[in-house]
Amino acid sequence: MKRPTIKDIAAAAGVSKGAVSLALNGRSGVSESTRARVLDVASSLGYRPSSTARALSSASADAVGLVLVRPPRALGDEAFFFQLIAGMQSEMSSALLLQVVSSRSAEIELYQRWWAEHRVDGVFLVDLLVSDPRVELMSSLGLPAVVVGGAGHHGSLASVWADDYAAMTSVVLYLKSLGHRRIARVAGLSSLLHTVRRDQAFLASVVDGVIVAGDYTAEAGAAATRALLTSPDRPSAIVYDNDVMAVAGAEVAASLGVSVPRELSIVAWDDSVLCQHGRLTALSRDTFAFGARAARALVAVVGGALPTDVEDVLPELVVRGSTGPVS
Amino acid sequence: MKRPTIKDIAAAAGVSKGAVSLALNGRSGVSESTRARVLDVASSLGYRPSSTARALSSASADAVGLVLVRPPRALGDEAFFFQLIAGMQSEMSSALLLQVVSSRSAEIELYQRWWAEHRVDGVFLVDLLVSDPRVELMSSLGLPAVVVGGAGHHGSLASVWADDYAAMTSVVLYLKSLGHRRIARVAGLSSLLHTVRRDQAFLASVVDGVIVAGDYTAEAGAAATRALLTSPDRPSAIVYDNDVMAVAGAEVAASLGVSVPRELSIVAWDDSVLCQHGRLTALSRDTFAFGARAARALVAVVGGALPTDVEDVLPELVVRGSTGPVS
DNA sequence: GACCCTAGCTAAACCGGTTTATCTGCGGCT
DNA sequence: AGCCGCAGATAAACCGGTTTAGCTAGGGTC
Repeated sequence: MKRPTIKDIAAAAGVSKGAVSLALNGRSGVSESTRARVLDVASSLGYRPSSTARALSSASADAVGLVLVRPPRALGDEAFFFQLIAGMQSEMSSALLLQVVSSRSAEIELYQRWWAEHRVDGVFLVDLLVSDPRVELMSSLGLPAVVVGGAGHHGSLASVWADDYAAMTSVVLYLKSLGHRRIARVAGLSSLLHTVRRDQAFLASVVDGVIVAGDYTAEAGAAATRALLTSPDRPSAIVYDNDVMAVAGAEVAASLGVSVPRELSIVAWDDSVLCQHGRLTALSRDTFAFGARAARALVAVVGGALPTDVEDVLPELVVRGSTGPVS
Repeated sequence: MKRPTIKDIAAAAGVSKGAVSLALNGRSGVSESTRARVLDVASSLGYRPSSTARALSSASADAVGLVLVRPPRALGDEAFFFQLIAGMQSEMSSALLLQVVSSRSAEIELYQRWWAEHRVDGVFLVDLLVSDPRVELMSSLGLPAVVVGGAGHHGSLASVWADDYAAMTSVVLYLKSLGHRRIARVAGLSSLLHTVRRDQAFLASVVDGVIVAGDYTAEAGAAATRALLTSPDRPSAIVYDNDVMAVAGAEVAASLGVSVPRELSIVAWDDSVLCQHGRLTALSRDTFAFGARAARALVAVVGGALPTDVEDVLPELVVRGSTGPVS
């Protein structure tokens, strides 16, 4: 029942523990004949190295970490992260250590702990803040990390990102080409870096714009929409920072008797089944592939490669029934 | 930068490593005064035990495992699992080791490995098969495990489940009370235990029923619906095994000119935002709470408690616009 | 033939904990 | 005084690997 250890192999092959370690890891110091014999014995015994023991003596932990800061209950609605995780997994042979915490400080504490204990070889950093302390932390710890979704370059870390600025610009240009002047944006959390980027791009390209803060929930989307549609100079188009808020907004419009897309055009950021069934025009990106790309980047830096910045393909605008020419 | 180890504490407190270990773990063998001094030094040094080292000497690994067998790409659409994981996390202080694999054999291999390496203290078992080899495996390994969502009792394992049989019966009775006689069921994977249970309950309570196999994808839902609606004796109601298939079915009905709910009633199993916006009557359960309950059960058996079977609250039928009296 | 190098291997230390066996005083009992 | 028992602590072994220092034998060089 017990798994064979390196000691068992050493005994069976008639060599020392050290020699077995060298042989198994393809390092020099043992003859080819000995190596072959050791490998033979190891496979016939069904040997699997213990990553726990290995991690203890400062080698690979065979796992990477991801910490999500979020009220746990809110997590389930964010299909984005699940897609992302699924994509990550597709490119990793190691396991993912996942933990959901409720505060930023707990997150930092956890990263430090995982690193101190060699529980992970590297980590993903998501939800990048405008001036994020984690970037500095990773550098000082020397913990390999990949910034996921934070546009631009971050200290000495690798980064995988989509160009939110260009994407937002393209959305606004599209709406302008339909004749829209007064355009509103229902934004996400203002503490997040990509929110700021989208804000900047929005303000830079729009003629007559207004930004309302939101927090990705249906309630926020509904409230913002209600406020916008009942205001004296109501916009002819609204761009939402995620699918949930957009769908909620569409419902509010319907309940107020505002016809979409005749009186109001709606664009959602992340595409999803929700947008598909709601026939909402959405900015679609392949989150699964994005996660896979992030995983590849992390595997690379864990392997000692120099950190690089990878720009993901530009999100693509999928036009459905929720956008049209201004009436 | 390096975390203090037990050795550092021993030196600072002027005692031996062993004494520190005893003191920190609240075990007898040290005097109260020494214990107090050790705890004092430990906290002032910001000591955190290394779970890696601890796991090596056959104690807690401070993590539990979950393996999902699935084509990675399909994972992102299953909000169910993300809700479940979120719920689990809410009740666990330890981390979750998550890995997605593509075959049952890889899953079993992984469970064995994790156990052999002390990487996890226990595991969740989801997607229980009709006769599942994992149940036997866990018993023989002595690996604490909780069966999640597999109705009934399983060997020596703890189990957390919802009564699918009763739930299906209630759905059928509801439809019958509306006058429906010929009712169809678009089922999930027939290899899964809960699919069989639902099949049984469906057949036992229905007057004139038909079951079509599906696999939870929109495509399968659409195809099954198309077949049913174009058949000579088409049903007046369809019960789908998940939300994705139900929504796809509703679209097919619309495209065929079949009016919902006048000519066709639709019920979805798991409720979701998708059902809410599609105004589909759905069998709603609190997946988050379900995950939390599963986590509590696992924490208990890991802690040495006797495995128990916990029955979750019965899913509740949320009636929306997709069901009505037979015309 | 003396000397040096190096390939190939072993023994031992180490990672950071837990656990067991052993040692040291001290108090109580006869 | 002599003996036992026990609390309190320590040293050392152990978990399963990696890594380093050290040993040995064989070949090449002068």
